[in-house]
Amino acid sequence: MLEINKIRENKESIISLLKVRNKDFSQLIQDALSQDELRRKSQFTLDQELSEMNQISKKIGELFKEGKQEEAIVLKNKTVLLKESTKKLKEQLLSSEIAIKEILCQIPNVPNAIVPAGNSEEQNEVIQTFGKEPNLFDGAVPHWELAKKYNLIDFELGVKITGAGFPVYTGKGAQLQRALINFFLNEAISNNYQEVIPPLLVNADSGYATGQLPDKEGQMYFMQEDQLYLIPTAEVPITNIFRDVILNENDFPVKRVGYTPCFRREAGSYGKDVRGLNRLHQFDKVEIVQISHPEKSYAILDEMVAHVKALLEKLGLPSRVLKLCGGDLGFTACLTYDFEVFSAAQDKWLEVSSVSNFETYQSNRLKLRFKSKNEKNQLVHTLNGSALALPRIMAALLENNQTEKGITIPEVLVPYTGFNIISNVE
RNA sequence: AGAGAGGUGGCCGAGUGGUUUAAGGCGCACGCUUGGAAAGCGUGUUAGCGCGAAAGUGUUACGAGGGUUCGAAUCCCUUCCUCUCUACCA
Repeated sequence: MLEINKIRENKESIISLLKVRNKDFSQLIQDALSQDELRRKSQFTLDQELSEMNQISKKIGELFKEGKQEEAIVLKNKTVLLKESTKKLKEQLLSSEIAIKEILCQIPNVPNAIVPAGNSEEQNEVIQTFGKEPNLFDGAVPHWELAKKYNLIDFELGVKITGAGFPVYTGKGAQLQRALINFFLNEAISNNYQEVIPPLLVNADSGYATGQLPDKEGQMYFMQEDQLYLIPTAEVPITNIFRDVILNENDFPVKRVGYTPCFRREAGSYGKDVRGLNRLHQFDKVEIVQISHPEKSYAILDEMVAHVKALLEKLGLPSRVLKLCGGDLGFTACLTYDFEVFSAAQDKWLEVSSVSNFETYQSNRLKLRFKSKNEKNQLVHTLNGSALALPRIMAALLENNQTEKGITIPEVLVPYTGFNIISNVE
């Protein structure tokens, strides 16, 4: 959520930066500002009247003590009108506060000035490409066929147990999956991230604080009975560790990493892109989260991008980095870099990571601040990124590393898997 | 899940309707004292919002939300959480 004070101070530049999202938010912003004016007026009058009330009450107490009942009663009568008036003012104050919040929830984060214009993913800007595309032998097949051939993933079994989008990993498929998770966690730990294992269900407060609610309500699985949401990403519970927290300046940088399964309803996304591991309802992901001093957040974003890049390089996957354009930028982000790996057998790019700076958009809701030495407490910047999402990495690994003899395991993973090839020979 | 006891500042802890302007203690910061330190003494030490150029000042918050009252940490209702015992279980 944007800060109303900042909107008041930088109205014009906020409106113009938001234009890159291909939508005009000037009306909403104007509405928020008028509500804000109303709010401040109400509060000013209310505070004055409450102050008067407090004084009268104090006096009544004193009069009773001195036994001056009659004078006290006169004063009591005087409060009747005041009381009515404060009640109305309180309602007005509350309703403008609610109105402001409602409006602010509809306004996405202000894109960074370097976010390119564009209204679809085609206009995302490729900023670097690395890794070598493999030369596959004749007869190379997509990962869903490999999964079947080598008994790595059983999609039909998942359908029986749960439904589409809930695959069962078996044998070496399961072992490879676990190896990847451990590899990603260890790489993060060696970059000074602290590991956490958070809850997989969160309450509505947490959903609101990181911005999944109300924006993506329909995308999360919801448990009616206990009013809990299954997490769509570890970002939610990990970032919410810091809800209502005031950090000290020397706590920075805060770096957390967590592996969790992620659950997404993916309502409305059916068709060609959902084949195999490309889009699932349940998938594994290792997520990195940083909480940063406002002045350092863009340097930290670069650091996180470098971290993700190194993972893909170590796995030897042909990849590229995109800077998302305004039309593809998430609701809560200022700047996002996506990583895609090239899936040779499908001949397409698959998104495996998204690294974003949210500046104060989340911390405003989280009420996550830090004590700075001489100034007033101020909001921190939050950032997060996938490092990495498993299914498409698995897909790309299987497809790109297939040989006539079997699927070779990247060297860095061998200590984790305990085998260096998946073949049918055994 | 059933019964009971609780939830007060950074921490401990007093407070059952009116100087609570939240006692007292611990911790922390600064100052005095000292050759230096400790002790001692003094001062300060929550957050949000509003008004103000600033100094400052008003208001709100005692788990959360409602209610009673001129006035609520204190009384009433709802709800969340913690602890103890019982039950169940991994």
